[in-house]
Amino acid sequence: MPPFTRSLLIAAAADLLDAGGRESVTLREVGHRAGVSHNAPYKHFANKEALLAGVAAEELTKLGDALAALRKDNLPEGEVLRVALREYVAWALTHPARYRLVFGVWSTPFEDLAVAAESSHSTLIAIVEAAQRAGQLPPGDTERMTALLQALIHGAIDLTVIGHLAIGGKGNADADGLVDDLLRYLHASAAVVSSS
Amino acid sequence: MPPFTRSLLIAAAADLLDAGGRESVTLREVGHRAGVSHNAPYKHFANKEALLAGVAAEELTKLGDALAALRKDNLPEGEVLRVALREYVAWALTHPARYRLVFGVWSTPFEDLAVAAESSHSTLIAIVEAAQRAGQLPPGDTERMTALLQALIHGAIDLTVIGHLAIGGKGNADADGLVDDLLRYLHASAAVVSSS
DNA sequence: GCCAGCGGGTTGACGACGTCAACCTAGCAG
DNA sequence: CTGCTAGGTTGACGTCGTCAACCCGCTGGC
Repeated sequence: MPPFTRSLLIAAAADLLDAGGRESVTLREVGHRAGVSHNAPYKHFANKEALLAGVAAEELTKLGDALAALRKDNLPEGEVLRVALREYVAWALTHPARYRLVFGVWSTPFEDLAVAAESSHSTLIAIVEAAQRAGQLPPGDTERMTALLQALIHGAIDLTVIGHLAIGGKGNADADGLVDDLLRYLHASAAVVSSS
Repeated sequence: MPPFTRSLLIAAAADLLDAGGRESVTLREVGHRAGVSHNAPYKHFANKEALLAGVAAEELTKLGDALAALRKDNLPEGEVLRVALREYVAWALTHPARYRLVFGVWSTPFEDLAVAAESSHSTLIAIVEAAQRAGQLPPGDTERMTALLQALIHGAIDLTVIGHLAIGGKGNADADGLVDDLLRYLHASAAVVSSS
């Protein structure tokens, strides 16, 4: 497809986001970078927040697709989860501002964003279920287990981005290390805890 | 102390934060609510972000004090951790906007905020260490264990605030439930995993 | 072949906001 | 008494999101 203005606007917004965080995304500069006037964005998005939601939806879709692709990579079943979580972490730490946008607060629901979230979420659930079957995780309510993992991952990433977790610090906890810790504990308890 | 303007400004900012999130805190309205002019805040804070950092520091200090007070409450040693985590969660869900401010991104370091963070963090470490001694948690690197718990808690709270975790939903995962799940898994593996 | 409608673009305006500069004044130090 | 300073004021400026009005080129029905 030719460079539709809409995609140019989203790309420009993502660039500004990477360069200076959410605060430095201005509709006028987005328009300018896309080669249009300061009001052109309103022909494609209802307002600034809707543009940002568009960026978030695109990012989330890319992430979901990457996770889904992993499942076809014929890895050993027990390893898919670990690789997926590491991929997730790596993506987030590469584009912290985009990550924080995706997991930001929206004043109204945005349909495309909800769709992308639902899709990537169900992919994650499938991966967790496979890990449970492979004995990497304790059995039991898969949704609940997924939520546990998501919370841990999100927390580790967010704290790292904020600077409360020193990533790559020598003896310090970094996001990847925490993922490993959690998986180790859960793997150990897989043998002990009944589905309760 | 009499109502120093500085505290009035912080209180007004916190109110606006609760009412409409970070976006709806404006220096002009903060000044107005504190009964001063739209430029008076600049006599107490370098800029808007510094005012917000002041709010965050105060909130974090209150949280740290509450956690520290818990330790004197002669609870059974193994229970302090669970109660502390629940208190933490309850505080966050009562004032989501303040919570998101505290764990937000700052463009420059703010000394009072760093001090408050350091203090509450060391309180948490002490609580975790006690839980390890009481056998509620696996032994091993206490700082790492603290980071694991913090990440889980932060993630659970944040996802709840965003709306990705249905709090109080019937069969659904809520923040308190996730805390219990994690503690159960860790407790189980306390007997199995060596300090590795 | 014409014309209405419309998707997508423009310019210009407006009010709110963060911030800066200049000024004012009460209280204290010497 | 004098002068400094902490804390407050007013007024201005540039930037931002948003709205309104206008405009142009395409397309589909007649």
